[in-house]
Amino acid sequence: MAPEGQTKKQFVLLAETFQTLGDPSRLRIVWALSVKELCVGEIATLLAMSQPAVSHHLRMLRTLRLVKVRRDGRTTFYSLDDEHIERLLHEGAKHVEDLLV
Amino acid sequence: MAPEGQTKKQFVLLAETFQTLGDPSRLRIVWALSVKELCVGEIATLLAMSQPAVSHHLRMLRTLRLVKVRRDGRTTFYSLDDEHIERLLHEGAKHVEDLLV
DNA sequence: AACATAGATAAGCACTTGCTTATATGTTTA
DNA sequence: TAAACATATAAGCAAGTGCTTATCTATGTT
Repeated sequence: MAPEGQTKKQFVLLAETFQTLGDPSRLRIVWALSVKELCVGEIATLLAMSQPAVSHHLRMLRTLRLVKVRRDGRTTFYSLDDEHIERLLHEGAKHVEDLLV
Repeated sequence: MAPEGQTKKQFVLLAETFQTLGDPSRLRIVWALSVKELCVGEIATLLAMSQPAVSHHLRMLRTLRLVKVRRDGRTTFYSLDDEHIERLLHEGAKHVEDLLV
């Protein structure tokens, strides 16, 4: 877990993970999913984004396993993949809180 | 701290924070600084990057207060700004570890 | 089977980003 | 004060990114 212990592959994945969370649209999606599971259409409506844009972002989030999928008929539900993601958000939020004090 | 409690400004800052950590070069710099305080030249040598590139990235890291500065004569030392940054890295690293299992 | 619905993918464009080269600022030493 | 050293900044370019419009796939309904 120490920096020295990171393999190159882990390192690249970590950068990609942060990069993926670093886009405002994707962060809003992840935020929304941290509240509850949502389907594509709900996300698009809720965040006032086009459906293709949402799908596009969800694909990236899926690729890095930040979100997971559950299919029910022709509806596809998304939720956060694991508890690390939520902790990552909150750890980041704490840092940002400090910035504004 | 819940998503609903985030102001717009906090939200934007959070996205910028992740985005800043999402660049491989900057992540390498932050990684290195999580081991120990380093000056600009040391970082450039250690990571085989040009001095202007390192300065450029450090400026961004400074802007988001991910790193802090200490000047000693004509040498400028950088280190992680607070303990949140280190936790953010480690939380991310844990997620990535899970990806590779 | 034909149609409707939910979502995924593709192509193309406007915009952003990170790097390099060149130069400027600021601090120490001769 | 002039020269040397450490770092910061600026301009410009190549590459990457996110959005839109258009289309495709898959599941469900009649």
